[in-house]
Amino acid sequence: MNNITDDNYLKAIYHLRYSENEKLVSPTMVANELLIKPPSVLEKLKSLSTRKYLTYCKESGIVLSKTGKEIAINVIRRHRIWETYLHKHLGFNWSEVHEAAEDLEHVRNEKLIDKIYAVLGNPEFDPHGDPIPNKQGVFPKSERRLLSSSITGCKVIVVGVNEHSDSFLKYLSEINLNLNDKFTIQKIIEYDGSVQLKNKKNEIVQISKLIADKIMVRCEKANCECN
Amino acid sequence: MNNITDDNYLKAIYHLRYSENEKLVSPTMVANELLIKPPSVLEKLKSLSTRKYLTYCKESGIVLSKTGKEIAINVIRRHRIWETYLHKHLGFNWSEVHEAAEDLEHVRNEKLIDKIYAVLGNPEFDPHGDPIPNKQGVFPKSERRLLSSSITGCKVIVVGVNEHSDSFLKYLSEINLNLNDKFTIQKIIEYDGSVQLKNKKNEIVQISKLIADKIMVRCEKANCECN
DNA sequence: AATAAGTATTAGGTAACCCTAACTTAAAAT
DNA sequence: ATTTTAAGTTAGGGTTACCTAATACTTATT
Repeated sequence: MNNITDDNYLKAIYHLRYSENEKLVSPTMVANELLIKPPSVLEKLKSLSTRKYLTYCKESGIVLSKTGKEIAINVIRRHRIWETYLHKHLGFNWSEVHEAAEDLEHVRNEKLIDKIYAVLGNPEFDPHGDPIPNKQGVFPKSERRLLSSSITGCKVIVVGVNEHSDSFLKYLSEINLNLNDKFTIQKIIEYDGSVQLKNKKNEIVQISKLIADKIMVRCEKANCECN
Repeated sequence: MNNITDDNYLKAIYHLRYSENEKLVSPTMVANELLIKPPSVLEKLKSLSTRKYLTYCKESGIVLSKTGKEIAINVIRRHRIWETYLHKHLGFNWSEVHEAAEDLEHVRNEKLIDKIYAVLGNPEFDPHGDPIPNKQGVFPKSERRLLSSSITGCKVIVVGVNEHSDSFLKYLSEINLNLNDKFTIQKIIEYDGSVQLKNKKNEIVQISKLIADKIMVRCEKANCECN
């Protein structure tokens, strides 16, 4: 609970670098992520770099050190374990889970997180389909890719989302697209990149590219060309 | 999670006033409770009093307002609910529970606390035997009194402790005195106020007054003179 | 009553985090 | 090439939460 601010900076930097896949993470990007102003970030970077959690120069941007990465992964780990716990054991739904986890992730009691992780049976993915690193900080492997990179005929299973906003998650519920649902790709519309899916009841669902870019799937067909 | 410091001040003041039963709560007492120095307390008191959480003057000391009391009770409530949950649902023992709850009590997610409170079946007492206020902030009634105020022949049930330090709780475990255990008072030694108890296996346990002053019991005998 | 001891209070300082304003550079657009 | 726009940076400010040192009171103690 002590270094909530450090936690949040390192988490934001990790997120930009490894989830958003930015090659170069700049102070302004971190500022936007944390809803603060660049000078505040600059100042904090000095402190984090003297403590060897990262390095920063204009050319390479912000680069997390081994320790910095470990701390960030631990925060993410706690966050996702709590999300899973809230969902599976306390009846929270997909979209309610994030807010509470945002606080709980800062509780550093190791026995507590170990315990709920064990109670859950060491899960590999959280309710949003995001991978949960194990205690050693290793993320589970998976062949997840964007729904938008599908080809006609793929049989996909929804394994995650890349946006966690309320409105987005609610929209998915509305069109009846949920985690672990299976779909067959009916058609990819070249013109705008939107995707037609067929669900188990043979109903057709059409999804814009914007949405398809935020949904992670795994293809069930062996040796499918989509991979 | 926002006002952790406010929480801790209000909790400390509440604790001194209503658990330690101090008639007058002074800045120095609060400083000692929070392991900080008096000037820091003075400063914070100004802020808390302009926000109408308390009043302070030398004559009456620090007095919580209605709102101040409500906040404090809510912190205590969250703390004790978490302690109970950690104990009952996550296998933490008596002495491990406090530390984690110290952080968890600051998570203000109402749905979360309501949920675990419900899962526990709206318990009235935490694993240390301390009363848990209900959602309206009302504490359950109970006829708890100090073990040291027993008289020979009382049949008491251990319902709580007034100290929560590791060493104290460990000592209780060592002499095999646990929450909800039943004892008969064998003898009160006038000279030093120590107490001889007989447990269910007819074993005698002797306890110094110092310890007996920190153990809360309820007498099972109807109309016992001890009350 | 005088001294010692403890409490209350003020003054002034530090560190963490945040800000705006202004300046510098670099990148993009005309 | 020059202007505009955007990003990086420095300077300086505000707030919160802590501190020490010094002063002003009280309350015990002798």
